[in-house]
Amino acid sequence: MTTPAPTDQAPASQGDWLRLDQQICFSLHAASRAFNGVYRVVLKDLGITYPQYLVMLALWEHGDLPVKKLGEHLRLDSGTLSPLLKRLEAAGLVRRERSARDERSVEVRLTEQGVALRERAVQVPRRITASTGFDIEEIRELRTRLDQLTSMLDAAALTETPGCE
Amino acid sequence: MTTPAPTDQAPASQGDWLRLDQQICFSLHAASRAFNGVYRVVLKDLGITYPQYLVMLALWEHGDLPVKKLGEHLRLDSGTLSPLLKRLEAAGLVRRERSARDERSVEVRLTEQGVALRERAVQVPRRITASTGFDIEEIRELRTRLDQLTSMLDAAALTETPGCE
DNA sequence: CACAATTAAATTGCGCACAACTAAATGGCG
DNA sequence: CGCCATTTAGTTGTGCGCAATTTAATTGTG
Repeated sequence: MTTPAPTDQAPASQGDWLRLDQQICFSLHAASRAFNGVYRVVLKDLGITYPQYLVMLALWEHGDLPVKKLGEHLRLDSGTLSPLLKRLEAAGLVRRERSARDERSVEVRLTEQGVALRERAVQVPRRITASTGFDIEEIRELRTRLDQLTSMLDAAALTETPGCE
Repeated sequence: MTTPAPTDQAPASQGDWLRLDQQICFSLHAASRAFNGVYRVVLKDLGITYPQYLVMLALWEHGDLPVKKLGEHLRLDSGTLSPLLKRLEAAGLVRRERSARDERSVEVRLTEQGVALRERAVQVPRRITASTGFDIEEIRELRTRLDQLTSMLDAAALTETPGCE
């Protein structure tokens, strides 16, 4: 009775909506995990995880950064970064040092090993890109779409926050 | 063409590659988390998480399912599903029953409460869709792209498995 | 100067994802 | 029939993501 049974090109019953929705949210969820899986394989050589790789990319690009700035680049908070950075430190790739100027702040610095790892990481993008089967242009387009989606969703999360309606 | 460097303008140094890579993988990572964040807000009313919502969608659409089938629909293994289903059971939304026919299998069944929750869930897709700011067609296109990406990555993960290169 | 508000990290707690392993039931094959 | 490989769930351990809280340093204000 409440069961869907779409009448031809019917005006989307409630059941249809739930099915459509599953496809949308599920697709992104699955894609993200699939991507993660390929990175896991490729990064195994380097001995780091995918989120750790993102941190290293940020450091290679911008140089030493305080945890705060790192979090802004990656959209991650200290709850996620603190333990992750400890693991990178244990692996000998970074050091964490309290800033002398502002004792609240912790500077994340690449060690020599961390800098050296970059040489072995340069092969990663090509392997990943090859895995997608997409060409540069397709990837660029998808990225643009996703960034657009992210900024929309971030904005929506603010207005949707409980108590703000 | 081992190196698909766009020689026409930017020579794409190794640094450029890493920067590009950061943008690509980061975009997907960020989009996935942003999506998750909006779902977290919207699903708070229903008292379930995003992955739990995916399980409920599968059950609403296909009816009772063994854990195995559920995992195939969602691409999740028992390591993820077992504790998740326990929480759904504790919330009174599903029951888990050993199949009489095959004692290895566990049937996941919707409770009355689980069925009833569907009525309150039908509003979710519209709220999510509104949050994206995309129209139906844009979403469909993005979904297609993501599904394509996922199947490519899944295939690649198999051939990239350690020991296969 | 004293004191409240703000800021930066870290910590705690919960849930998800996944690899690796265990336990139990089933099916096949000699 | 008896034994072994396979199948299905569950368990364990590690790491990520995030909300909420805590601690310490800094800033702002009277």
